[in-house]
Amino acid sequence: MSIEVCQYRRVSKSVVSPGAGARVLEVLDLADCCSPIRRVELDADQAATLAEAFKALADPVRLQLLNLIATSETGEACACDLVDPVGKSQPTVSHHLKVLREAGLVDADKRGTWVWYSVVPSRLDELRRVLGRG
Amino acid sequence: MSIEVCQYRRVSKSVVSPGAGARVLEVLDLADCCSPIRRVELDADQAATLAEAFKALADPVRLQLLNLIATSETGEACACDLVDPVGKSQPTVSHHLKVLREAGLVDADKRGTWVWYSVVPSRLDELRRVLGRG
DNA sequence: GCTGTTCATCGACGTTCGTCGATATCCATC
DNA sequence: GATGGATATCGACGAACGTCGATGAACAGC
Repeated sequence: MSIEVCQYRRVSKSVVSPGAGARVLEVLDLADCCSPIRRVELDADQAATLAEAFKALADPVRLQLLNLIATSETGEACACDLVDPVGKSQPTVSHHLKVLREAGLVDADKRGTWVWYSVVPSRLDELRRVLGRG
Repeated sequence: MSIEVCQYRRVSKSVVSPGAGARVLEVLDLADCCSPIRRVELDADQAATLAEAFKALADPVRLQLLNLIATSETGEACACDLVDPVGKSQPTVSHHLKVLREAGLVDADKRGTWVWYSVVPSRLDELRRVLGRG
């Protein structure tokens, strides 16, 4: 009996480079869901979707990337400035940034040659709410 | 320059069955740490420890277990009542409960033949704080 | 002490994941 | 349109993870 349970579904789109050659990524949609896990029943499907979201946070490199982007002066960071600080190869960093994008935790904006990443505060807030007491 | 960064270290102990045959588990200690990831710099070691914590949440079965325990009438649940709802074998459930214990997310209390699990609210609150704006 | 029950551990298997070198794609500039 | 730089994708490899059957350890009741 959980009146507030709703569907955790994949519907949102994350569009990188709105101009020509736009890439579209499916991201997890937790909007108007995110019932606090401590208060509302959770079925297997919802648990699977939520687990995917937390999986994006379950890697030290991704946490560092998220931190670097969030704590940057302007609120966004060029991908080119993210490779050295985490001490991984460029393909590895690119891979992790993609995971973060698919999880809806960051947005990517391509400007000319460079890609600028910014965090999506609402997504982090949603995950916080899931961990809350409701 | 982050004055509030502190050590994420392994020191806390989780004691199951305080009586004879007590088992001791090392758990991640995030106490007086947990600087908000969006505000304070994060080094590689801290990121690794935090990632371990989120890894515990990054599995659907563990999320269901956490949910079942947290939403139970009394705030605790017998392990024997957790196997059927998640649809996994008893060894698998036992494994996941151990992961949750090592992450400090649940406590285990052995009473006679049965083991009763309860959530550790403060641990979930700490993780919420890490995701917060500070 | 034997039996049945509950829970944890072990060993093995298949899958997923993080990583990197090589390569492809996109773009600005000359 | 050729060149060089920035980023994404591909393919492969090893490590970590989820799962389960079999087994072990702890305990209650007869």
